[in-house]
Amino acid sequence: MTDQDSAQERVLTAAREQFGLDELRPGQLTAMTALATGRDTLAVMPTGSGKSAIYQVPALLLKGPTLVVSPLIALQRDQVRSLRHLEEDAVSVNADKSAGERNASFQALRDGEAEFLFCAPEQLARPDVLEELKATRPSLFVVDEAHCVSAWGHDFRPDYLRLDAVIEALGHPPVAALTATAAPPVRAEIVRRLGMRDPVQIVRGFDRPNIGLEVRHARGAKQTDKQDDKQDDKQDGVAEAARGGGTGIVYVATRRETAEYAELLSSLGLRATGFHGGMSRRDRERVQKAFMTGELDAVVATSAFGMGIDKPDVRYVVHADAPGSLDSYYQEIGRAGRDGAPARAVLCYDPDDLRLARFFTGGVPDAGDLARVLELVREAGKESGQGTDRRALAAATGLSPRRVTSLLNLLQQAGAVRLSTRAVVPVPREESVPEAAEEARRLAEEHRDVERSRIEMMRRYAETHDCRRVFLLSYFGEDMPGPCGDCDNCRTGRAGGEEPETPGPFQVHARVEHAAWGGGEVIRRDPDRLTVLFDTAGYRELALETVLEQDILRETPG
DNA sequence: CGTTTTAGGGGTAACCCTAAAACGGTGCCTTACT
Repeated sequence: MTDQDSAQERVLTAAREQFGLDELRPGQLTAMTALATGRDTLAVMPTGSGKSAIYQVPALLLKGPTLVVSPLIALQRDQVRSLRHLEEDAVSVNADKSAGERNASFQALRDGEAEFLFCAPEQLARPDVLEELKATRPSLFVVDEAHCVSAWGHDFRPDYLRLDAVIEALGHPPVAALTATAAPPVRAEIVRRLGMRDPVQIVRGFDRPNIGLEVRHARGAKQTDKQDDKQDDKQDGVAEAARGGGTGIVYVATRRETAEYAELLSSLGLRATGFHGGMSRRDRERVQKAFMTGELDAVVATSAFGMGIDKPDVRYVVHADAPGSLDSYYQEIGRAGRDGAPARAVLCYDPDDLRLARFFTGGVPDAGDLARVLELVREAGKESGQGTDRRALAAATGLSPRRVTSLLNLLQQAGAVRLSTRAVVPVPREESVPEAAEEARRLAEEHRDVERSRIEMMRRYAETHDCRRVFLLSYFGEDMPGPCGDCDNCRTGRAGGEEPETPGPFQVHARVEHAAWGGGEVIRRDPDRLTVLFDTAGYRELALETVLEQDILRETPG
């Protein structure tokens, strides 16, 4: 019997005896065994496929507590509760807890009385917390909802980008990164940012065949037009989907719209209410609970609503505004039909809506600001050898803390500074300040272009005449044997049945090399164009004719 | 970047115009005040 086999046996026994899992789903055993034998593991699996068990079973096999990084305190609370229900002791640490509670939690972990600790990445950035955790000698480091690393780390919740330093400081225990949705570039970023070593990657089951995909082209009346009683196609679209019956979620882009559409649905006699991040925690919890218990027919929400929402019988998800990427879109519609019964995903699409998404990607910072920050970091490094921190830099430059954070992230990427959880120290280099600042600015430009390319893919999805499911799955790197026959394009015959495969180079999955954009992979091949996912330049479309006539794209082996 | 809100000018009462400013999403946390 090999080590691998015996590890599998131990995993199966623990799953059965401790968690009552007589059977494991595909992928679960592979992921659990990988972790139990000390391998870093990235698992991309749909909600409801037993993602939590993936780390919980190996956690019991590895000596030492398990650290679970989770983005929301509400999620942490749910997880702690469900583990305690299984009679496993779990604790969580956050800013709302008293010093006494925190000490008791760390004590319990040290003494082996608690196996699991849940916290947000911000806690791990605190030097005192890190010291406490080192003393507990954790044996497993879990990043739940790992797509947050890529989606939130860059500026919104930068401590996600410092987790690699935390993992190192803890002696690099096996790392588990778990998420329900991650396209190939997001997976690559998670692996890179967390400093995962030769990770086992398990990706499965993106297709949700019971969710019917539809796009409704609809102009939204502008605020100023509404008083003139202009026709609002979007309102019709949302109303039509909501009247279809069952519980649903309506996604909108702004807080204001949550109230507007909630009012619209109420006027139709539906029990609907708004939800957004600006509401008090209490109100949010109230809405969430009412939704879960079926006291509401619909919640009209910004993207704040959804993580941790696992209601089986959501019958429709309507988007009154398109989100900024198919990654977000798929995550949001994935909340429909978890019971396996038919559900609808309706996108009310107005190309103008993507402008807001574009704004949210932010601009490219000024090279001067980057240079100023780097200058200060270098000076502080010379004087104290201790470096400086974000707060001091914000005070010295007059820039907002958030701005400073985003500048520092870029400078780090450019190799000019080193960021641990708190301290910022310069990396000794020959390069002048302006040169390094320029490099950082260039990286920001690259990042912005990638974000824009993701918005363009959202546009392409909405505007395609082909099978939407094929389009969506190819975005996530998955193949479908043919059109689904069930999306709006297939039903209306627009998708045109099976496309004969056009012969020639640059077939789907071919590795290619572009003169300006570097290496990439063909993810879609239409009769007239190629869609390529470039390693650093994001999603790009190239006219097939141009590609074949001019020598701008080369197929490479591998 | 585009839309919406606010401020200011004109000329003297109420309002209409224009220009400038503010706003648009996601949640940890901290800290000063009730």
